[in-house]
Amino acid sequence: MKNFNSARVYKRSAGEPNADGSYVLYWMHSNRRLYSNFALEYAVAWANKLDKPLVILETLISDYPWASDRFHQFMIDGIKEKSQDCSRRGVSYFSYLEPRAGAWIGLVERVADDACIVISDEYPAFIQPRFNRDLEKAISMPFTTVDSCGMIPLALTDKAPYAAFLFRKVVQKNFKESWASMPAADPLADLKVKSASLSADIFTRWPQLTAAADWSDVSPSEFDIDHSVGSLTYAGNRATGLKRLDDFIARNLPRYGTERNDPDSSAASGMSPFLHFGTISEHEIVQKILDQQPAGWTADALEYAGGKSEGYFGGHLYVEKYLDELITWRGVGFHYAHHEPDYDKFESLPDWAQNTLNEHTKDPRPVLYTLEQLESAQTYDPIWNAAQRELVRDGIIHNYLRMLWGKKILEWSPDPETALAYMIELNNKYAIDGRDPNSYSGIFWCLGRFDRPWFERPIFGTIRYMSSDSTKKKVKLRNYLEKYGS
DNA sequence: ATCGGCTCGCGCAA
DNA sequence: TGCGCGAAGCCGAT
Repeated sequence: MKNFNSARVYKRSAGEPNADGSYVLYWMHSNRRLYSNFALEYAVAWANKLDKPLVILETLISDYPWASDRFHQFMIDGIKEKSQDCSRRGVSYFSYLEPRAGAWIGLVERVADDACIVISDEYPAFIQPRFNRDLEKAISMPFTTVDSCGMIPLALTDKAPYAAFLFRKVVQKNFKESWASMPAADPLADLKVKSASLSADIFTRWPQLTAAADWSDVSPSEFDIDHSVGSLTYAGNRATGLKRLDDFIARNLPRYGTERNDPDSSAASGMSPFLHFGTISEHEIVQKILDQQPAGWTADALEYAGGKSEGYFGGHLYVEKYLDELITWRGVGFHYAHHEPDYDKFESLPDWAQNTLNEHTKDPRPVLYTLEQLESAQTYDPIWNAAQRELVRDGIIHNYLRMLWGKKILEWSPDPETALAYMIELNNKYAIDGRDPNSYSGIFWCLGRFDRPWFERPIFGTIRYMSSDSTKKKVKLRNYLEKYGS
């Protein structure tokens, strides 16, 4: 991995790999995929260089915040698929589904003890930064995390972007090189030594540790997690995600430029759940989307467009619109969280937004709802209730309505910090793509992040206002309301 | 249907 | 130091 992608590598401890180790360890905790994964590719390269086998260890703990059947099932689906894939290919993949809180403590450190070098996922949000910091402190051998989050390596910005249009300039200045430096589609194809075993004492101490060939089905009901948030109707694996991507491209991508904001049009890609768990990489999606450009299109012709959101990618407008969402808007959230540890705190909002919200905290609020009323979709507003029901039932809110959803919570809460707490709680509890840098972008945009001031009004101050009446006039909602109405 | 005003601050040109 | 400009808006005037 050289030049452009060297910015993806975070050497967390100095020193040479331990030549006496039995294997190279890749601990998979964020980008849960075996394909188009820079961290796995880096681990394979080390294994080959040291002439050692590779051990892949994927963990699913039982007490992460908002743990529920919904998220557990999605990750279990992926682990099952990877077990079968690795079993077929003879790759040494081990999964550990923690049976109860705390049972996993010491596992990764113990597996790392027998390794030459340890590699894991660089990821800027939720519990993963702590995972990496804790392991870094606990082990003495070389530990490296690799950023496979998106097209633009996190290290290519030097601070949290203030606005998307500023990050878009970074995208346009770096896309060509990123496009020329794509990850290997199938890094395991290059692995020389596949078969590795773990010391027997590890299986004795952590009996749930499972080699790929020994996989047997597991139900979320076996874990001490929230069973009130139900599993989704589709599987959280690559087969499902890739099928969904192909269907999106074949049926909806051409309408994406014009109809993406209409809930009735279902022109959205539906990729965010698979992006969130790393099941499918941003790179793979970019590749398939650019395959749709007109014959003769080439990245060689791309030129910096001053950060303008149209006119950079050329070809189809709908390709450009979709890639702006995927690369610029997804990326700005990742880069923001990477540079701003308080990405989930009210105090991270720009000064103008905090000031204007604070100036209006004493404004009369004609309608107030409790978290319980919001959660059970008991407001006077049928559009908002429908969005909330979509969130609870299907684990997602349509990309336009989720903004209205957040704006109304601000309007109906006693103060902006409570509104923020309600949004985070509801989104992270129910959204399959929640607890993600990009999901925090959506929530905080409702409070001014990446946005600019607008006409001043009660409660909102100069935060951009949105209303259900305008939404009704602007987008097509009839079928959506029918589907998610009470 | 379209348009201007509302309002702020970053980054860059000068 | 000045200036252009920006995710999805709103409202009222024309």
